Amino acid sequence: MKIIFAGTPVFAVPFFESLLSDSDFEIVGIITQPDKPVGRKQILTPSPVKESAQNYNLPIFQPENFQDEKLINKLKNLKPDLMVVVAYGLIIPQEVLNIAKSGNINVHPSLLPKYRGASPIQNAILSGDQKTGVTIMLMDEKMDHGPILAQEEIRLNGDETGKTLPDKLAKIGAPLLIQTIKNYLAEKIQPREQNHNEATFCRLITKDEAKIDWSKPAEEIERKIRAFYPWPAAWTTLDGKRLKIFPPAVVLPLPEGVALRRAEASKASVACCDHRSNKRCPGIKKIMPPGMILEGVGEKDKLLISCDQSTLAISQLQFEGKKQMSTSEFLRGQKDLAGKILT
RNA sequence: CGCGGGGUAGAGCAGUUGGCAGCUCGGCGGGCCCAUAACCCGCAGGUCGCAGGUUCGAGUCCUGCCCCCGCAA
Repeated sequence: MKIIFAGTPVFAVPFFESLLSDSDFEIVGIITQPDKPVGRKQILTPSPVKESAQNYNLPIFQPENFQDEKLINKLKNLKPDLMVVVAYGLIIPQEVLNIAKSGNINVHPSLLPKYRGASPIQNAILSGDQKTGVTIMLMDEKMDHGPILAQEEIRLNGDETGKTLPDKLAKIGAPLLIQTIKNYLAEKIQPREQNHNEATFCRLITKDEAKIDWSKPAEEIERKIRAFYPWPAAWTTLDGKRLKIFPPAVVLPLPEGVALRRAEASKASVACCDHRSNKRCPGIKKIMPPGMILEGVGEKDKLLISCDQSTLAISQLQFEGKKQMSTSEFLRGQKDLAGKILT
């Protein structure tokens, strides 16, 4: 069974390596995105799939597009039986999909028809879904639209991040892919058309949408912090400088006697509680705008930020120009944070 | 040479017109207390990123280099 594997990011690597290590399959070619400039120095960096594939001396193709006749002929000459596509990231035209005799199989990290498109994993977290999963499907001319061969669910605990969830999904997805291919080729599986009426779509993540709106409920912000970790990372600004917020963050109720004002308050006062001497403070009415830093309330070593009807306790962050650090470290070097507003 | 911030005690930071290297936390020792992460007293801990220059004198000014980080991609 000759296979062409198309994939790009870390998520695709376990699928590639599982296929490679199964003696029923022979990978005859890799298609992955071109090396991209990365980091401050814009160093050309190969995709994770390419990096893995280089260890096995396989032919690697990194086309900018598929307009190239020579490329298509080369792929044809590999005489693949099957093409497997996992998070390749570019649209593959029908002409290329016609090359493999037994068709093209795609792995998509969501329970299709939900979350077709570019950021299914992040969107499952953002929406606070109870479950998500992986789908193995046949490819057709539309994106994530083809008939389903197999699907496996996983339950979400509410602590998954944009880093851990792909790992989990790849871990169950890779064996599922292998088994599904075998069953499909043995004609043990009947492809099942998706219910297209229930389809939802998601776009590529941008840095803009990772910005935190503190007037939103803390639950929503907490999900954002997890979904966008490690990239692009949920962020806000403090004194005009960028502040990235990392998980874990914890939703806490508003301190007693504290009310939230939605509009920006000019004279917001801070709830008082001298926790150093463990004195309880009386339930004084305080009014604060969203995004205000509360100090001396509740959790030690955490930054409490007022959100809509609740607060968010932040424990890991990174200030512009600084390294990532815990809130307790951050607090040591920052003076008079209480009362400042994150925007 | 894309733009910008930074490197000072174990950690996070301050350090003014160049003039005894500091703060908070942590560590160690002691005290208070029914008790404590709270409070009090004390101690240790520094090649101020590296190299050179200016100066009576450089963490601070000048030159070169190394490293970390934000933006951008």
